[in-house]
Amino acid sequence: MRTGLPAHHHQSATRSIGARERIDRTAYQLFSRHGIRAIGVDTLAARAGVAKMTLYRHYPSKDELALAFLRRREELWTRSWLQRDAERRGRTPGAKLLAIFDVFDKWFRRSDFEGCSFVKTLLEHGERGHRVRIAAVRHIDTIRTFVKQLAKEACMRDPDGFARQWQMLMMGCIVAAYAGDLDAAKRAKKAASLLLAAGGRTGRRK
Amino acid sequence: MRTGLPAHHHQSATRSIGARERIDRTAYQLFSRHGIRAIGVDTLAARAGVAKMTLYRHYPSKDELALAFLRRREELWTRSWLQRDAERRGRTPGAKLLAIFDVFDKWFRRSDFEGCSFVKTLLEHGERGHRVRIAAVRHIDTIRTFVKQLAKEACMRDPDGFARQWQMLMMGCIVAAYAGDLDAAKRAKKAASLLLAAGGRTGRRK
DNA sequence: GTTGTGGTATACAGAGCTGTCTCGTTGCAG
DNA sequence: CTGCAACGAGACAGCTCTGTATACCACAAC
Repeated sequence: MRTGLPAHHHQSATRSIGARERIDRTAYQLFSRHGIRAIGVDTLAARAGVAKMTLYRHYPSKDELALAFLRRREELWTRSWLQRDAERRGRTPGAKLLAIFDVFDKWFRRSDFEGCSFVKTLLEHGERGHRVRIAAVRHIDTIRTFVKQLAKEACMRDPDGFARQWQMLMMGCIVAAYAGDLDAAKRAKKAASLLLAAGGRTGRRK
Repeated sequence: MRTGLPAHHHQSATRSIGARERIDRTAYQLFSRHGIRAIGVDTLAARAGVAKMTLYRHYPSKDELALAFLRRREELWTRSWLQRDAERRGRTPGAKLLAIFDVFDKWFRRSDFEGCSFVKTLLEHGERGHRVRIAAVRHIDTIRTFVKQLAKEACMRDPDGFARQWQMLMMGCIVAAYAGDLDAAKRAKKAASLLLAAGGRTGRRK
């Protein structure tokens, strides 16, 4: 039946890790590289070495899989990579903020540079109320929350406004890099340092 | 035959304006609103009140239609709207540059704000060598050329570097607005004014 | 062994996609 | 009037997409 005793649950969960992890990993690779719309479930299942039915047993729809992908992207890209590396590189909050663009600079030069999955997903799903679109916006908000926190630590006036400006530079330079400008991060960092130097004076002026 | 005398050519061109214009206008509406991938040729032909065969007689493939759309977008959006309005609003080159964000501010508040078709198309077509992607990049370059020209008139050092930074703010704030920040243009303008005030000093420093 | 469970393989439905083909109609030019 | 070019309507081919249904296999628990 569907009761699922805790013991059984644990066992079955342990057993199913193999297939599920392969699905998640493959979804991450393909979705981040080519976008969600561009990859069909057949392709994904084949590349994961998994039957399509197995995929649909773990995720009831492709949208659900897309949401799981975005969560994984936040885990691996936002937190474990961008946030971690930026905080490791900089000592002061201001230095950590600027270090974001150093991390980006290395990213843009990777041969497998794939752009920002959250922005890509946001633009891909145009319908206003779509769950995947909403999730993408939320993940973008998460990144800004991180920036805002550093802005607070740097004692900025209006950390929210500052974070929004900072994120515009982040997203703008990612798009510029995607359009071919390999030095986008360096240029953005220069512009960002102006923002940083202007401190709180930019924010609350009506 | 396929000879097509000049006289006939002119006449037939005149005659075909009706259908072709309806196709172009409808493609502009639907592609700019929903993206190219999201609109099928059946939908487009139906909405244009045109037979599908008529569409394929004017454009041999959907890609060709997409390229025509991007050209029209440059004509209507880049030149006749953004460029025109920005130059009308500002007197000095610097004021014209800043006016871009005033124009954006009004744009973001329109209920039918649709985002930047060039960026959307760029992210939609991931394949590196695709003609549509290349065209999108070229149209983005065109916008930057306009900014660069104003930067030159404003006697900036390194107008190219300045224009690239400026465009990052432009694209970044469009994405931010697309993600829901209605004040994105105002915030970007503040950041941009810092860039402008910093003048050439930002550019050529190695 | 029996039973349940996760996984595989495959076929399938129903829709949408691009692009083609045919035939009929309209309307203008010579 | 004749002929031709543009257009309309619709069927169709061939593919891909999401999602489902069915039958089979391997293995572990009892």
